[in-house]
Amino acid sequence: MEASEPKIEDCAVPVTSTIRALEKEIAHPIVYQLVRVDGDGRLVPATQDEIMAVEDLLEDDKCESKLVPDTRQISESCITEGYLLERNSFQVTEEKSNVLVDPVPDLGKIDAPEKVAVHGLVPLSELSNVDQSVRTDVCSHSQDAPNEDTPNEDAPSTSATGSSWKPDFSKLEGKICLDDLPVKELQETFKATFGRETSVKDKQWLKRRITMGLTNSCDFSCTTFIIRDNVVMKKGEEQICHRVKSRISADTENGVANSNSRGSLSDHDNRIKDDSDLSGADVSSSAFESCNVTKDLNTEQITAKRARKPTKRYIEELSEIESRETSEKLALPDKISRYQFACPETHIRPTKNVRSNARPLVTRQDSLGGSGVQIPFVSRIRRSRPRENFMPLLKLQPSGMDMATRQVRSAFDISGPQEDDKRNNDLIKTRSPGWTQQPLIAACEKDEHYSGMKIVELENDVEVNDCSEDNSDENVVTVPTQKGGMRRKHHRPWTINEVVKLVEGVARYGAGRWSEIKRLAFSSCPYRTSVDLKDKWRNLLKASFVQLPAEKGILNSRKQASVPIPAPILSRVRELADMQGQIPPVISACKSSGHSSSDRSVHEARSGFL
DNA sequence: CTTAGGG
DNA sequence: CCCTAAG
Repeated sequence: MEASEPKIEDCAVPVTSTIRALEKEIAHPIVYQLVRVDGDGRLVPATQDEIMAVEDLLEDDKCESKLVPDTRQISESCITEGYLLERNSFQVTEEKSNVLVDPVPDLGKIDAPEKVAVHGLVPLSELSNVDQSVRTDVCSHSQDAPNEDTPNEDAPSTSATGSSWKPDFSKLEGKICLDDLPVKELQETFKATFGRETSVKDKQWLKRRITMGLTNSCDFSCTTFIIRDNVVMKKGEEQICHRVKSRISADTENGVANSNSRGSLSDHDNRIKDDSDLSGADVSSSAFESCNVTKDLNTEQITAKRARKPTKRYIEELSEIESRETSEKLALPDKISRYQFACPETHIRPTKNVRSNARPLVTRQDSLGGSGVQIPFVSRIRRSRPRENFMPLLKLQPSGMDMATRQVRSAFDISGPQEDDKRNNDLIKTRSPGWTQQPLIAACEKDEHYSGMKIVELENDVEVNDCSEDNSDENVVTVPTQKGGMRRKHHRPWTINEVVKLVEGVARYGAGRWSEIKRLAFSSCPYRTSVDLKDKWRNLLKASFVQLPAEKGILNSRKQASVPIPAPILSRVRELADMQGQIPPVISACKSSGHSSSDRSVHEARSGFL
């Protein structure tokens, strides 16, 4: 890090720039940063005065339009200065540039978060590395800027913004459960952490802020403390603490304790609500706040201290988390997600076929920074084949299962320790978002013929991400094999959606062009290899002809073990099979005789075999 | 690497 | 779903 004094030299130009447009373009969740471009071409944080000034300009206009002139002007200035200021959200690879993105986390007032003052020093050369990906790292703050050119907050309450403030960790003598602290204490801690007062009373906000501040603080990471689950504790203590917490929340779950005294229950609720509230331009969920919600502790911790260039794996993990979070938050049933928060490092890994949802907060020690930073542990999307030596890996992380299972157990009922493997299975199955069957497409329900079906359109463009329902890959079962040790088998039930896509794909590109179909229709489903598609098609084919005679009762027939494939789809499959001459000779001989499309199909089928 | 088919 | 043979 370069110690760069905020020396404002010549040609100071106030800069407003959009640093982040929230994904999904909620309202106008735009955060502006205020910087100046100084003489030798660096962006220097705006001074308090400048911020004030600009704030006046911004006064009561939330809309972007008024800002346009400013922005334009500024952009020009920047370019003139040899700078490029991305108007969109940007992510900077810190390793390459000693960029200090420091969007001052704590504006004292939640109400005016659009005017976050941010400062960053971004030389042009580095800005070319700016990653325009939707994800933004701007929200994670590297407070480890050695230059004490502290927060230029526009926070009104900012008083002690001296340039020589150092975090005061003297308060961190034992472990602190932020969850336990009353607002007042939190405010104190906040002050200790950021060096200024705050009047915010929102506990959630305070906790988040503090956690973030500490996590990203270089000074802090030099201590022997770590943060986990809103608990500041000594390294090494986290395990213990965690168990305790988990147990407690399990109890709460049982209704054994309505321990408001500990506040854990309400807190969990808050968190969950908080996390699932992404979409709402909620009162308290300012643009800034939301963005933090998105990243939450996970990513905040990641960005804590990154001295070295992140490995490929690191990056993969990061992105996976993010994608996972967006999809999971929407669907997670309360109970389950609560468990995850309660026992982050556990994997629920019941015996068979159950996808573990326990992901969001799984962390491990990161060796990258050398200082034991916690970064989330996620396994990456499987690229091709599963690794063969999978078991050893499992052995290394056995911690969770027991506890997790027990908790699920205790939470759902009082069943004895026997016979509940199956039980757990079912329970989780019913709650797991990935397994929830999507509502059938309306037209599919009644219509028997495909012509009436309004299957999700497979337009030429990219499919909507309807595979996003579940991204967890933890659906892993080990299967014994004679020749080797164990081999990994992951099973992923086909959703109706996928089936429909497959069918449509076949309709378009023809059966056999599996890789094409995979590319075009299943681009959003990294799992599902072309082989999978082929296999599935084979099954569909089989199913479609088997079920042909009894076409009516299928939809509502007894509980079909797995997702029953709606008859219309099967019809469609048959149709396609006809058209493509895929009718199995045997079947086509006996079964297709009486059906409308069979004449042609017979021809084609025949011709195919001649 | 993709496809096809068997296990 | 996995594996393998064949283009």
